[in-house]
Amino acid sequence: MMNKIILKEKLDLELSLFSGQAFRWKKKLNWYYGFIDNKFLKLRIKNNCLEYVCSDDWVAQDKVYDYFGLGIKYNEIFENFDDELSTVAYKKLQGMRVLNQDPWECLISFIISAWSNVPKISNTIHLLCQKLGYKYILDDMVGYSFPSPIQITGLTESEMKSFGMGYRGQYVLKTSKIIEENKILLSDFYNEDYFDSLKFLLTFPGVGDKVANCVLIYSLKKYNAFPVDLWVERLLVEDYGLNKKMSLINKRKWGQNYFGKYSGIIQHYLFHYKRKYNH
DNA sequence: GTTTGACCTGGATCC
DNA sequence: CTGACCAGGTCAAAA
Repeated sequence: MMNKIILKEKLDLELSLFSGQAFRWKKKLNWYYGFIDNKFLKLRIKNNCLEYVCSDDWVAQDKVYDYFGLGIKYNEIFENFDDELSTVAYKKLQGMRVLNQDPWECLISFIISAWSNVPKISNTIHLLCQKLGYKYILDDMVGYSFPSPIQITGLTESEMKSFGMGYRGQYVLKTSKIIEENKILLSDFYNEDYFDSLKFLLTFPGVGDKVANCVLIYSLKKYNAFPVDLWVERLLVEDYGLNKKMSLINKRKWGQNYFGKYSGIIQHYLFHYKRKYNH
């Protein structure tokens, strides 16, 4: 059964799903296959509507709506912020949305992402899901749900290495154990402010300032989170005149202060623009 | 508070 | 074809 969501603002699935915030969407014949609410489905844009078809499990419309953050008006954010480069990036990448992913999957994914690259990250996550996840089939595509903390704690370090995690395997294992043993629900942090959430995330092994800020902006709706990776750092130094010597934390704080309440969303546009058009 | 180097690993680049 | 090198960070050590 086909579901439709009428779009009020432009949505570009290619840009939203393949701009380095999510790692396991697959495109086939104009459909994008992947997981929302950890259930397998496919999506496409047609006639100003977002259409989707679920596999075995039904995904409610508001979950899909929320995944793409469709309640946030990007027009207003960028119109109200007078900055040349941001305006250019916005026009060039219009329709790219900052996603609201599952926080648990997001946390593990970005721990794995440390000092790596997108194809490798995707592959590692895929192997992990294939090993432990629930198998879904839709058309001729197969999808595996993202494993729970207790499932991951059942793995050995050598199994982690066989997925290509390298030294990040022990971080993933330890973080899963902490979450499992303390019955932590990351979704509780929807109700906490940015600073408290950040402080808590930093207690997990393998989570530094960059990874924590990724989890906050790409899953926990902290729109002023501001991950400073290599690309954003270059951007701040080359295009905004920051001193290269400034610490990463201070660069992050500068960004949050300069770009404001929605600095995380603006950051994602600038980050992607820098990577794509302006190395 | 900063700076430095080790850390897994697959793939691109350059001899 | 081998080997150093790099890539969307984190952590621990530093007389």
